[in-house]
Amino acid sequence: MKELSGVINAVVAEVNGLSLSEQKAIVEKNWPETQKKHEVEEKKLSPLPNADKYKLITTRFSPNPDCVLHLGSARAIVLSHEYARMYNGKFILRFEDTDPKTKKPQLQFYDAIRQDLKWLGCKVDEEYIQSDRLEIYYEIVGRMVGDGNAYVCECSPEEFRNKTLAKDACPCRNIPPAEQLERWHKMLSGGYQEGQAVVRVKTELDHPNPAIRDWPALRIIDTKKYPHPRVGSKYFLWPLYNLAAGVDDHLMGMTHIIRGKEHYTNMVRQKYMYQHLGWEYPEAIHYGRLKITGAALSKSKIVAGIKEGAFADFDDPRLGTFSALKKRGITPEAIKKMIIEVGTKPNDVTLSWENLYSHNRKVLDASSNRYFFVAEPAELRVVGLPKAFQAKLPHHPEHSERGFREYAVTPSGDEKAVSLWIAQKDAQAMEQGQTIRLMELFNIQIQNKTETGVTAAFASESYTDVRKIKVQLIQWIPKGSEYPTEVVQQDASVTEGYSEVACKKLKPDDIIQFERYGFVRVDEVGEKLIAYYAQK
RNA sequence: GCUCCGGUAGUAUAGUCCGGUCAAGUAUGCCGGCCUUUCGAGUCGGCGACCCGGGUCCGAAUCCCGGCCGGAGCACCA
Repeated sequence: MKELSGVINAVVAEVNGLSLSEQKAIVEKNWPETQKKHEVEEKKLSPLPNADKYKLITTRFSPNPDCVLHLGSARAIVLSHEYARMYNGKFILRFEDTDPKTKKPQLQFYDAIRQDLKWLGCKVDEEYIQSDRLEIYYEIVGRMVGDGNAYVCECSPEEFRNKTLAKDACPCRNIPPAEQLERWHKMLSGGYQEGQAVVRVKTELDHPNPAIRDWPALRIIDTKKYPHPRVGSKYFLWPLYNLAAGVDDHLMGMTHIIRGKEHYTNMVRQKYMYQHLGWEYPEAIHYGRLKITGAALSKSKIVAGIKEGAFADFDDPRLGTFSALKKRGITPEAIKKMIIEVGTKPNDVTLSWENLYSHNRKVLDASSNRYFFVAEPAELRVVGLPKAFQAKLPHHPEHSERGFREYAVTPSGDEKAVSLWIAQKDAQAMEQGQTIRLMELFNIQIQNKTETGVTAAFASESYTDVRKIKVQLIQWIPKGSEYPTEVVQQDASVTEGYSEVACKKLKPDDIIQFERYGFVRVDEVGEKLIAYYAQK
């Protein structure tokens, strides 16, 4: 056994001694058949139930425009959109803005939601707004009332509740359709005030779940008092969720409904309506809630926090809104991959940021150019430079074709000295006598450390000299060519520092990596560079 | 309380329908080696899980029963 492990270790050491490309070349030459397997298999969505039953797979995302979108909605959006694409189907955006009173929509959010979807890369094939479709719901209700499948109920909520809890019909239920139609016309013409009547869809009265029994489909809202942001006071009869969503899902040809499990009983309710109307209910998938550790994801908390001033705006980095994630440099690709990985299970999931970051890092590591940034700058004075140096810093360690930036480091004075900025954190970690390498420049030996900075002596130029002894490599910025920079952290605090002058050429929305610091998204390039911290 | 769901490593997921190939796969995380002018990436190795108790069976993560834990719904909200 010992002999064997000795041999194994020797072989492993030998292979590890080769560069990656050498290793690849050997494998390709000797065992070409193994290469295919190395392609990382992307996690895919499981097939949709009964997909072959439908000729055009149609899904939808149907938000209430009463807030911006956030990570909590990501499951509905990404899954619905991805499935539509996977089957060459259709993805519909439907605004469910039928509550002008308690979940009042706001005009600004219709467009904010469209923007969020666009950013996510979820292309909408068709868009509908329910507040434009009220007449359609009235027509369906009229049909159901006439058929005796729905009725106008004048009972108070309490009265009705007592009856159904006992599995009894309320007094309105058995009134013949002709008379019900009269009530319905009275309702349509404004003969009832808010709260005086409601339309109910008939179900089995003895359904085991009392919440299903004769559910309400349409109610009256005093829109003089509570005008709708889009249609004002034009309508006073507003459909409830199950009427509006149920009717639209059929009329819009929905084949697969993907929504949170809080809607499970709504499916049961709507199936009664579908039966009354002779429609076939689509396939429904109910997934669980998605949380992310530490982020405020509930609409009410987001809205309240902004109102109270706890958060600056909807894109405050502490929030889980898409606009905040965007501002922080989280890519839509990372979000999509994460959601696809999580899939459609009905379990609640609590994602950790690490999970999102790892997906994001894969995207960012390849795309982001590298720059130097020193947080909370300290001065480093190096004496005894034998000559002037020209540092050539690659924009990306694996992509030399992206070019370089160059900085001159020229000694001056009797001491042949030069002053540089380094990060406070690095300065503090230094000890007298220690050798440090300034990346792509030269090696120094620390002489003296004070409150205000560090003095060091030029040691040598060659990197290979110090590589073996694994000295600390740090980033630096020539004094006099610094670019004042603020990095907004994830908790909205601000870190001051200097980035290199090359950063002046960056543009807003560029995502870069500050070496040994982390990925940041460029927000403003002006007198100062303002960047948002994304992740390590 | 009532009506539904669900419980696989720190997190997420595969496997559960149709019991054996699962002493449980993958990703991420953590630890270590190698590589690398970033504390990044890459690469190699390691750590770590079937909620509990019964039953059926030659055999259970998978089927049955009971318990425990978690979630959702019980609005004239969506």
